[in-house]
Amino acid sequence: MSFPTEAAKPSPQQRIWQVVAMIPEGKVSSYGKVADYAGLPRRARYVSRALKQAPDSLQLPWHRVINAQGKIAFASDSDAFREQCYLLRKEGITVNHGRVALSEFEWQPDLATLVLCLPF
DNA sequence: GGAGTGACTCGGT
DNA sequence: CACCGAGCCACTC
Repeated sequence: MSFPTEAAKPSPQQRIWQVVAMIPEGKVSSYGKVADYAGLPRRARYVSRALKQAPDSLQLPWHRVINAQGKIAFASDSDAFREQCYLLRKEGITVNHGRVALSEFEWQPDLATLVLCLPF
């Protein structure tokens, strides 16, 4: 078949998923940054929504997305919090008191990567 | 169409 | 570092 012409432009939600999917193992990003990369400035809350709604089948590295302060967004006594902690540490990311050192682990994509990988 | 709600962010105290 | 308040924006009643 040829190129899927009907797959014109991905929805904002799909763009968010795409950005999250390209966060490399061992790195993290914030809701706000993901929104920016997806071409949706000031939509950090929309990113959280998109992640919550993302089907498991996509196997998104949702745990690599934390808030702008480097902290895990879930309540520290929740199962989700523990799960995210576990997944991050498994990738070699240091998590202390629910917090990750962004200076050390924040994903810093180069412009070329974004331009080449994000069709918009 | 107004009010409430978030896996948010930023600046001030 | 913690707590607050205001701003933000999509979504649901």
